[in-house]
Parts: sequence; C-alpha cells; structure tokens
Amino acid sequence: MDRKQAILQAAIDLFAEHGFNSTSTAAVAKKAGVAEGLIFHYFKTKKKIITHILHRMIDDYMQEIVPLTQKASNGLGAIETIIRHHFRFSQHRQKEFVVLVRDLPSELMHATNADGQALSERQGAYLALMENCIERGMHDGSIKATQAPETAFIIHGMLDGMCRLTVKLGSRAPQTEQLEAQVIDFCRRSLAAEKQESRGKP
Amino acid sequence: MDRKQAILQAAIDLFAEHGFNSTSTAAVAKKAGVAEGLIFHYFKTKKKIITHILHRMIDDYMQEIVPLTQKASNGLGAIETIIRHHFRFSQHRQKEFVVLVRDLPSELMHATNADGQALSERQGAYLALMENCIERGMHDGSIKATQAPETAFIIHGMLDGMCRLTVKLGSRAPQTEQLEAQVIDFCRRSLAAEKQESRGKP
Amino acid sequence: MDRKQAILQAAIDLFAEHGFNSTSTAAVAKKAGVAEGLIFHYFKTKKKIITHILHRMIDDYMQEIVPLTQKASNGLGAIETIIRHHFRFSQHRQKEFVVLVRDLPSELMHATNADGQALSERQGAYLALMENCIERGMHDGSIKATQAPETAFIIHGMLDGMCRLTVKLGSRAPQTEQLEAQVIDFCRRSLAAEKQESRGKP
Amino acid sequence: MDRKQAILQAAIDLFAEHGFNSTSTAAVAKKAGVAEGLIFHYFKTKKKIITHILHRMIDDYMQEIVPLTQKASNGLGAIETIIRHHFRFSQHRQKEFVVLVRDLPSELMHATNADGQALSERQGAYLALMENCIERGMHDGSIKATQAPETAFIIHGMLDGMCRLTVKLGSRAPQTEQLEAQVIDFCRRSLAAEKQESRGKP
DNA sequence: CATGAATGAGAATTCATTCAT
DNA sequence: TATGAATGAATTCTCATTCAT
Repeated sequence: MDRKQAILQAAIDLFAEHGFNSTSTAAVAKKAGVAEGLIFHYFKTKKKIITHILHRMIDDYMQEIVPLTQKASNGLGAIETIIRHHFRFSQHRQKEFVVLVRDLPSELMHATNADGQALSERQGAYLALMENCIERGMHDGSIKATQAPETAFIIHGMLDGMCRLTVKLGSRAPQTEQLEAQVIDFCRRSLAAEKQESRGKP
Repeated sequence: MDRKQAILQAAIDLFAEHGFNSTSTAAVAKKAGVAEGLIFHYFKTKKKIITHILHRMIDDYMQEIVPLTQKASNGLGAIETIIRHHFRFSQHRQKEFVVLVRDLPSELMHATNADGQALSERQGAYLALMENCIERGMHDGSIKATQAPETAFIIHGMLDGMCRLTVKLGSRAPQTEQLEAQVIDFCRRSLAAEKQESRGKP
Repeated sequence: MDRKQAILQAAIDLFAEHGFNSTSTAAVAKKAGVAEGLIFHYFKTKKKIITHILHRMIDDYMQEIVPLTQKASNGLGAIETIIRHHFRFSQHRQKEFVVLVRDLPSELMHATNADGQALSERQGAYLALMENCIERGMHDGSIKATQAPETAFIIHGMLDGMCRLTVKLGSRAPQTEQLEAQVIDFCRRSLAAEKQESRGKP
Repeated sequence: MDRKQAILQAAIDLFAEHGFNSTSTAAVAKKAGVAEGLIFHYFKTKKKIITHILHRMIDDYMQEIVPLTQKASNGLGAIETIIRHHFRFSQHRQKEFVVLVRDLPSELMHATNADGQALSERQGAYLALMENCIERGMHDGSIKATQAPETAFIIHGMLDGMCRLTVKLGSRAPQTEQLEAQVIDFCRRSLAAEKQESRGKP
C-alpha cells in the first residue's frame, strides 16, 4: 500500500533480475505503479535506492545473528549458527541477496561516498563478529589455535562466494540442504580442536 | 605497439579500476591512444572486449593448472596445488582477476548469448577439474569420503569469494602470504582422510 | 504550442525535404525547438515518428474518402470521386504526401514489425475500397466487365506513381489541374461501359 | 570473375533486399569477396555504385526500347510495345528494378549533383519517347486527340507506381501475366481513336 | 590492382534528474 | 504527496572514406 514500499519491492525484483545498472528508474516506477518523480521524492538518487535496500537487509541480518551467536554454547557452535543462519536468511530474502551479490562490488563500495562507507562499515562489523566467535572458540577450547582474522576472512569469503556461484550456475548449483550440511561439516573439521583426551588415554 | 593489445590493456586497466559499466569505450580509446572506431573494428561490441579478456585469462589459467594437478602426488596434493596456483595467478594477473570478480556475474553470465555461454562452460570446466581431484583423492586415500560436487563448490566459492572480499576491503584485507597458508591449512584439515595408524591398531 | 505537434510538424517538413534517412533526430529537435530527448519521450524511436505521421494521414484520407464514395451516384462516379479526392488531398497535405511517396517503401513496409504491418493493412484497405467501387460499377452498369483487383491495382499504382513522378520532376511536372482532368478522362474511357443507345435500338 | 562485376552484383543483391541506405559498403565487400578498399578504388563513393547500376540499366532499357517502338506499325502499337517491354524487362532484371523503385527518389534525384542530373535526364528521355509515340499515334489516327505530355506522364506514373506496389505488396500483388493484359487493355481503351466510319456504315 | 587497418564525424537512444503544476 | 513533461549529457555503435603497404 505504502508507495515507498511499492517502489522498494519493485526495485528489489528488477535489480535481482536484471542488475542494478540495467534497471532504469522508469522501469522501477512502472512496476511500482507510481510516477518516476516520486522515486526521487523519496530517495533523491537511484543509488540511494539500492543502498537503502542493502542497508536494511544487512541491519536485519545482524540484528538476528548477534543474539543467536550469544545463545550458542561455545565458539564453534556460534560459527555453525552463523552458517546455518546464513543459509536460512539467503533463502528467506532471496531476491535481496541476489541484489547484494550481483551488484554490491561493482561501483557501490567505493568508500568515496557516504553510502559506500556505510556498506564498508557493515562489512567490517560482520567480519568482526566472526572473528569474535572464533576467538571465543579458542578460549573455550572448541576451536583449535588459528589466526582469527584470516579464518574469518576465509569463512566470510566462502559464504559470499557460494552465493555468487549459486546465482551464476542457476539450476546447476547443488541443492541447498545438502550444501549446507557439507559446509558445516567442512568448517567443523577445519576449526574443531583436537580432542586430546582420547589420544592420551591408553 | 600492436593497437589491438593496446586496446585490451587499456580496457583491463580501466575495467579493473572503475568497473565494466562505468568505463566508456571513449575512455578506453583515449587511454589506448586510438580512435574509438578501432575498438569496434576489432571487437564489434563493448561486451566482446571483456569476454575476450576473460576468455583469454581463464584459458591461460586452465592450461597452467591442468598439468600441475596431474603432477601432484595425490588428490589432496592436487587440491593444494590448485589453491597455491590460484593465489599465484591472481597475484600475477591481478588486474584481470579484479575484472573477473568485479564484473563477471553482473550481466555477462546470462547464458542467453554466446559469450555468456562460453563463460559458463569454462566455469563448469573449472568445477569439474576440482571434482576430479577430490574423487582422485578419495580413491588414493588422501581425502576422506565426501560429496565431490558440493565440496568442489565450496572450495571454488571460497577462492572466488575471497578475491571479491580482497577487492572490497582493499588494504584492510589480510596479507596474501598468511592468507594462503591459512587457506591451505583450512582445506587440508577438512579434506584429509583420518590417519590410518590408529585404525590399524588392535 | 503543443511540443508534440511541434515535433511532428518539424519532422514532416524535414522528411519531405531531405527524406527520412537523411534527417537526424537532432535536426528535428532543433527545428521543433525542443530537446532531442523529448522526441524519444513521445515517440520511443525515430521510425515511430514517421509511422505516426503516415498513419494519421492515411486514416484521415480514408475517413474522408469512404463517405464520399458512398455519396457517388454509381461505381464509375465513385472512382472519379476517388481520383478527384486524391488530387485535392495530395495538394492540401502536400508535405505529408511527399513523405509518403518518398520514404514509405524503403524500409518501413517490411511487414516484420508492427508498424510495417499497420501500414500494409491500410494499403490493403485502400485497394479494397477501390475494388468495391469497381464491382459496384459493374453491377450498376456504369463500368464495363473487367477484373476488379487488377484494375484497382492499376489505378492505385497510377495515382501513387504520378505523385512520385511529380516529386522527382519538380517544376517540370504537368500542372495539377490539367493533369487531374486528363487522368479522369483516361480512366473514364477505360472503365466506362459501352453506351447503351446501340443496344436499345430495334 | 571480374572483381568490379562481382562488386556490382553484390550491390544489386543487397540494395534490392535491404535498400541502399541500409546496406553498408562493408557488407557489399564481404558478399563480393573483396576488400572494402577495392570498392572505392573502382567507384570512388558509395553513391556512385548505385548510380552506375541504374545508369547501366536505364541505358540498356532505352537501347532496347527505341528500335522496338520504331518497328511498331503505329503509335498505339508503339505504346503497347513500351508496356510489354516494360513488363518483360522488369521481370528479366528484377533485382535492378527493385533497386530503382526502392531507392531512386529518396536522396539520389536531387539534381544538385552530377549523378542526380544524369538520372533526371534519362527520366526526361523516357518521357519524351512516350510523348513521341503518342503524337505519332495522333498523326497516324491510332490514338485519339489528347495532351501528349500529360498522357505520357500518366502512363509512366502507372508503370512506375505498379512496380512499387508490387514490391510493397509482395505475394499479395496480382499475377504478372494477367496484370500485363489488363494494363494493355486499360491503356488501349483510353487511347484508341474512335472508329467512327465503321459504325455509321451499313 | 588489392588489402584491411585506421579514422572521425555522426547517429539513435538511454536515462538520471529537475521542476512546474 | 504526486505527476510526468522536459532536459541534456553520455553512450554505444555505424560507416563511408582514406591511406600506407
């Protein structure tokens, strides 16, 4: 009902399908059923439409994930929680996620403007969260000794990269459920601390 | 000297710096020191410039990596080789790699056109190579039992995703050398088969 | 005053003088005193400008001619009416007529696109009207027995061809009034049924 | 074999199919199997290709038709000969004829340049020939009293206009043979002098 | 005679954005 | 808040023509 929401939804649909650059504000207006001028009344520029979408999504993501990691029993569990949540979220808000992986880098993330900086910060917050979980795991003994920043970088890259691959490959990408299980297994094996008591014992 | 190469080099530089969409053919021509028309004389369309660049790079990549994996002593070693080669190659042909991770997905990989399809195929070939190495590792006992396609997808996603993150984060990304070591360790731990001596014991 | 009409008028003038292909949209905009973009705001493509002009003219033509033929006392009179109206109309809307005979065939009438098809249909309607008049004349005894489609084709070709010749020859073409009289005479002699007094005699 | 002829033939084919303006010299060169530069070696400009084609065709036309009209038994027969020859010629050299009716007027016949003038002259010669035949017919009693220039204009327009209509309508145009018979009948009835003595006599 | 690389002047379109209503 | 006419700069691409080889 809200015209502003109609614009946002139309933008998400079109950006996901054709990409940010290939979607004109005229097309968004038409799909939303409003005059083109109204878009600029609400958002000032075209770029601010997509940054609005992405900010909102990332904020929602973080707001959900932070308490979840806190509830996790230990650091390794928190990482697993992050992965599980990532899959659930990227399913649930699929189109917005496609917008994110399609168009984030191309020209938005040049930290020269305020919007780019805001996105950079959120990116950094996400990496920091993961680092914290890893460090927590090293303290509580669930995660083996490792370099937290690099490891966070690896896992973040993995999740992001798989999203892009999924978009690229379309139907030729693996099934989500099986993939999720494999990813958790893959990371668990890498991260889990050795259970030393079993070795030492006769 | 060769005008065609000059155009390609200018395109790589500019696409890497500003992105494909934000680079005009006029800018490429100017940087290459040729008339704009010459670009179309050689490449017909703007899109064909970038696909030419990417095809060439991916072909070089594959031509190098395939023999290297064959020389590896076992499947796990082959995967390690792929990862090492990936880091070396992405350093060596940095700008082209940036072009790849910035702009590949956005509108090029819609398999509706011939160029998009060619890129899809190469993508598939790369995944297939990785799958083969994983299966080889499962046969020779170096890699634990796992689902090859999903695992290949994970590692491919990881390598690709880290490249993008590197571009996004710029100087805030981890050092390449340390990252490479961590990635290899991360994957080895996940993939390596359990040591068999424990099993053999009574 | 109306910007759209200004564009149309400028287009008619320029298309008539230089031909469709040799007239740039920039020239039309300049002559109309509007920004070039406005042309595309209203007409989407350059081709649609000319098809709009021609559709409008042909529709006006048909709307005028159909009732006139109905008022004619017999079939032969209807044909004469068509010819007279043709001359009047082509004088009155001279420039549009020049656009029609200059540029209609070249690339517009390829029935591959919607615009071309619409023009084709109108062409067909005009031929059908003439055929009807001829058949009507054969029924009411004013026109001799003949093949209506071929005869319609001949007269249509004649009117169209003379227009083109007029454009080509410029001042060396015959005077309109004398030509009109001659054309009517030419067609009357061809079409008129034999005088009946010889039949009526004992 | 002759490269020049190959260029001409390729040009005729392409101009007939796509029109003069929509055919690039590159396309002509490709179809002719020669380098683009060679076209300009032989013809200097693109326009001169089409004028060469049309001049040659019109000259051939006139060279054939003049002796034929001289052989005709009277003026009316000469006109019939012209019409018959027109149909035969336009069948025999169909593609060149299509080039003529498609593209002649649009921009070539501006008598501002030498080529345009040459075409104008040939046009005039053709009209003069027809006028002569009509006057001859009026002298020898085969053609009724009429204005020769206007009548020549009508018949020329008719033949030209039907050609264009044929191109426009494609398969929906009448069959050539039936059309030819009708056209001759149409013109004969208009032109033929009344045979008054035969009626009056017992 | 023959090539085809190279040019550069347009051409049609697109589109984000502004602004009067 | 809402419209959509209007702008004008930018963009990709076309193409006849030239020229060194």
